Amino acid sequence: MTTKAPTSSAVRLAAETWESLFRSQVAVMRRLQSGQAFKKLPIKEYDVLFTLSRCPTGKLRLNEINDHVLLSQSSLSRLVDRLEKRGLVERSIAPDDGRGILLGLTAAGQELQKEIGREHIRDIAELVAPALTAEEQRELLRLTEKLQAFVAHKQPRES
Amino acid sequence: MTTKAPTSSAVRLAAETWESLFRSQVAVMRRLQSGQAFKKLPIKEYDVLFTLSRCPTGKLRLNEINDHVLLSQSSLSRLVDRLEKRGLVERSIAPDDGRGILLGLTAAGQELQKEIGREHIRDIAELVAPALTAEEQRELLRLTEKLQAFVAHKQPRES
DNA sequence: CAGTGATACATGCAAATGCATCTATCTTGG
DNA sequence: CCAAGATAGATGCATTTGCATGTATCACTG
Repeated sequence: MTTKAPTSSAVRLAAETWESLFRSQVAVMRRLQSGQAFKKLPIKEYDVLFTLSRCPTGKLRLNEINDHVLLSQSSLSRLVDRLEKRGLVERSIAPDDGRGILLGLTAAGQELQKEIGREHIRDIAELVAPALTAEEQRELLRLTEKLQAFVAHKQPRES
Repeated sequence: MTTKAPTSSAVRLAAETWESLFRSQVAVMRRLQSGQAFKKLPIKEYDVLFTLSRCPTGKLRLNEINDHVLLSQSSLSRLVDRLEKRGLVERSIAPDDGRGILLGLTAAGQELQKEIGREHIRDIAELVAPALTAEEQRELLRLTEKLQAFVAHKQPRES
């Protein structure tokens, strides 16, 4: 056994922290997704284009994308169908795994991502930058990265 | 004019901060909603019960609940339909405004909220407490509260 | 290297969601 | 007090989502 029994106050602190993180995300997301930029493309679909644009190789496996997004596997599959039908992404078979699908942006997809991205980043800055000092933002960035790293590496549950 | 032109690095910092906050929320939420507790009730529906349980008066207006949740007004209306059909909440007309609906938990709703809540808070603690020190959690709590407060009070956009 | 189970993605179908719109109530200006 | 506009919530309908399952490929075992 390596786990310690958590005290009641530790449990409460964790719960309050998560609650606040969650509500702040809801509040910010609500504003962002009502932005003018997302009349052209829903924010979830944009997020896939964005994720692809960040990737050095330009292509990602569907299951990798799925880790970044709060969608079921089947929903992502169909979301990609829509993007493909609009000519924004292309599917190709993963060279090292015949079951896998690599997704890449088309030229039109890159174009639209950049276009929406410019508006989106402006909205983000307008919302976040005046709310916290630069120092506070750096700390928030650090803490959320640390949290994310822990959650990503933790076993899904052994009970 | 009271707004300053943001520097490019300030914009980038804000964007990275938001990105990290968002992804960490996705990672944690993904784990939480796969928890055993949410076989009984989807997490979004639980969230409404939880929100009602936290309220001192025990009743909230639908539009107040809507601010806490990332759902359209119509989706919340139907989510409440489902909760009502299961006998977990009760609608009543707001005494001070004939258009408004007050929502309150039934006994069964309180019961189920507590039951799920017990499991849920354990999952949260298991995920968040070991990821960050108590000090870090307090700081994350403070920063997300500050962000949320700013976003809530900011005008929806004047451009 | 055949057989068994796991993994990656797609698809049928029922349920949930959002947009547009509707009704009812409230608020305000004359 | 009435008319015009605003606001709260409900509802029709098309789209999106998730669950269960299907198909194809991979990994492992003997």
